[in-house]
Amino acid sequence: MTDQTVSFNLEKTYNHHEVEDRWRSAHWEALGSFHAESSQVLNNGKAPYTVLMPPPNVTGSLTLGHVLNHTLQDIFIRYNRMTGHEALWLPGTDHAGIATQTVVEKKLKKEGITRHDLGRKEFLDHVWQWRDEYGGLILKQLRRLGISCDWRRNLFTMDDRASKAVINAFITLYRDGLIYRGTRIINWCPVSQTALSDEEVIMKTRKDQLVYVQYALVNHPGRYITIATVRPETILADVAIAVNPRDPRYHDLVGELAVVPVAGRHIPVIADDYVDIDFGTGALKITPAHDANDYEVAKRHNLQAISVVGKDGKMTDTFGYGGMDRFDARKKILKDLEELGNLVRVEEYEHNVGYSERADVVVEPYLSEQWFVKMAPLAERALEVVNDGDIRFHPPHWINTYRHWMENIRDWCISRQLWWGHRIPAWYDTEGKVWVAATYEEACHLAGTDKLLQDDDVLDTWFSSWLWPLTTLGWTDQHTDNDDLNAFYPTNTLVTGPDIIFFWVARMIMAGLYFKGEVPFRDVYFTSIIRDMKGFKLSKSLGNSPDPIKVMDTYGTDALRFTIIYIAPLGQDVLFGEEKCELGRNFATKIWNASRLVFMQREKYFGNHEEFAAVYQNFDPRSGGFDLAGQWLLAGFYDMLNRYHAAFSQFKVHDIVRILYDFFWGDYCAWYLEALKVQLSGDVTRDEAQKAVCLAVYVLEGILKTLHPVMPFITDEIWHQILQRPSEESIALSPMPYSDPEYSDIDVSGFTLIQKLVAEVRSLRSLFGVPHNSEAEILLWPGNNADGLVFEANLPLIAALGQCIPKVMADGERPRHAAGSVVEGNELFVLLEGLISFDKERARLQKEINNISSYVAAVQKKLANKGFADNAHPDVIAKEREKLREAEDNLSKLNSNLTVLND
RNA sequence: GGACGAUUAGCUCAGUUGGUUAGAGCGCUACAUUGACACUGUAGAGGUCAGAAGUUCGAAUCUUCUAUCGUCCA
Repeated sequence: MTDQTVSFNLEKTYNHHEVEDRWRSAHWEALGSFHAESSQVLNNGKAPYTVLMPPPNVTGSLTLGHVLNHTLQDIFIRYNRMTGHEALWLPGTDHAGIATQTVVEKKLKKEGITRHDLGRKEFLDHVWQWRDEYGGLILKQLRRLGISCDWRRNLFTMDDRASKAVINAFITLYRDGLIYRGTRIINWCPVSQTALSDEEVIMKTRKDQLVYVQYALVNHPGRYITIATVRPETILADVAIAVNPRDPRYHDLVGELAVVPVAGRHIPVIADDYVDIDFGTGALKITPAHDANDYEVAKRHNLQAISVVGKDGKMTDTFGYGGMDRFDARKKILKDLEELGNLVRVEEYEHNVGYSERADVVVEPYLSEQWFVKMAPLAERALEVVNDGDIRFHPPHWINTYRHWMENIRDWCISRQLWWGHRIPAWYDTEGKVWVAATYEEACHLAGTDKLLQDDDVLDTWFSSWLWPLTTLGWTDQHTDNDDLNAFYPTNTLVTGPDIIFFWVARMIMAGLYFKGEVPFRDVYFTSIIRDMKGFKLSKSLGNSPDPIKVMDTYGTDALRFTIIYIAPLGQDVLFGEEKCELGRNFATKIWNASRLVFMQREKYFGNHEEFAAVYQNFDPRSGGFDLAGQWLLAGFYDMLNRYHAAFSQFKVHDIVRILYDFFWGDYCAWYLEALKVQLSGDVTRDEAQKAVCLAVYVLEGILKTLHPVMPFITDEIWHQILQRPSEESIALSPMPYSDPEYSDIDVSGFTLIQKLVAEVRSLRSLFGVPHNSEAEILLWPGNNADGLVFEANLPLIAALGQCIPKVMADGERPRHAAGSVVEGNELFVLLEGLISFDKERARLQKEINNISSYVAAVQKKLANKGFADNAHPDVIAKEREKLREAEDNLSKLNSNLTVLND
């Protein structure tokens, strides 16, 4: 073998390490292959296609969830890039307020330092340092996946541009009266020591004790009123006991005073509709500082709130509980109540309790002054655009969830008592008056004084995320007018998990409409949730979360990408096990090996690359002159392309990989390449052979292109070897193939008949135990002339695929000593003299005859049914008649076989 | 408590508006090793479509109820 021929072919075994390293995004990136330019849209009339990467947390590392999510986005982007769009994928990372601050605080804690030791400025320096050092990990890992972002545009939510947008958005909403400051019961995380939004609270079912406590009545010695509570430690903060005004049990007690146990305070018994008559005793303790509903009740009755639980989740210094953890205090007060004789009884009680999303501790309802966004005015249009289909959800059933949230929306608490984040642009003068402005100087100007103190709090991380479609395109305020925004907004497809539909999707829609007057995206694709093989959610603490980098090392990145899409149906949970990646790896190997075969044939019929290039570049599949298998392949290829593009337009990504897998493995490899071998080993001219090879390469190239969005590495590698393409080129920038409408009604029934015939021959061979290395003699008795001609013309094909010696029968004499069968009205006989057991064939035939007979009976009954004849669609009836005719034909032929056998 | 989704072969899943003798992959069984590929090929076994009732000439598919699981919201 010369060097020339070696380079003409692929290595014997596929090495994903080598191939993926070669095309790794560094190469694609170095060439700027994935850069998108607004001028292409604005000046050259190219259609834009924009995808917004959900910015991963800087603290994050790659999970399978990311793999699925980003592979999907990459598939959409690569597909649209290849279908002629100016495809822009906007990457970035999220500063993740609580998560990042926690990570850095933990690190400092190991050195014995708290953030308060450092002070705000120095602590933030530490965070930035940490971010520069470790924050890039997730992006590095994402690059390993081969995703095709425009990395020049990488944005961090704390970058100047993004920060400017956040501040301006705040000021705008404040001036429009949609941001306000107020004292409310909010969700407080005692670990992170910050307020949380309702969405950051996870409800979990847990068992607690429902404690029944009796309160003495001041004016009725010896009489008590009994309440039930799961939070006895907050008894110390009770300001009233409430009953339902329609509850006859307590009519006479309304207006009386009761004594708070332990605390000794006198509180009124009040009547309020809020109280559920059927719950507990029907009497409810009112603790406005520690329960949102109680707070509302207290407001209605002009009662002051008393607080007994502090920011750290410990009791404040009251009645000897000061400094105790709230859960310890709960145990202690239970004992104290028992000693005082106020404890009536204790029941087991299952209920839902809010936990902090980040710290996973029970959230404390906490009365404090916070900043809020009025959501109702924003929700109105956001709901409309989804209802009207301006934004489409895939799958659509998520609209219900979205609608329900929008219709019951509550104001958004956006202030966080953290240091890491966008500081709230509000200043207070010495009188406590608030001045909202972009800078201290502006605030001074507004206030008319320079004695101003800035609000200590920062904004919820999602307050920057909701502007993401705008900020990534350079938006900083409502007057921004730039080319990127004009070319690429609104973006097209958002791929995200349904778990952040409220956090992010809904709020982006609101922000887009409010600040830009236009929806931020058109389609939202909600991904599946990945679980392990037992159905458990993947989590680090369970240890069931495979490291995607390791999976890529073992099976290959293409294999992981392919597999995860193959097993992830739209909007359903996915059970993932690492070993499932064998599917993708095997597929990649198959592509490699099939390409090797094709290239070997190419080498055989073309002297060198130049000769092949000259012929191939002028190859026109319309020129015709293909054999039966070639025509069938081309028709199948075009049909595949139609289904492929349709699946994309319907967001059925899951179908896409199945369409490709089935066509490539099931049609191209299993049938076409086998037929090609037969054709080329036969009596062909060099011209015919070259034509056949060109067709094989042509369809292979089409498969590589259609597969490229899913498996970018191996497809680029092989694509380069089709025509010695320079490495600066990429399949990623080549045009996607479409079907040829001229080919839509080519008759390929000849080849499908041969397929069925071959399958039947193989089945009979196997059934009668014909050894694989021996060829069986086959007699074919055509049911009609046309089929007979097909058989005559394709005897070598039938011989090779069925491993047999086929002959077309000259007369209509049924052979003896044969196993017979019927294929589309044609009979075939496998001559098995010496091999066949007559009893076996008789039994087989009888079984088959019984099968068909009962089927015939069923169809006859159906056709005879008057209801069916009257109601069924004529097409359906015709179809049934045809099925019956075929079955009856089969039946009579098999019966004849049986008769011959019995002679 | 409410809303949504799921339940089809041992496992994981397809199955477009009701009309197939219900499909695929993995796994299993048997056979095949010099010709692209054992990360393979060929053949085979395996299902009362969760259960019940209903609509219909006809239901995996539509309706109702029940059961189990999951998600979201109270």
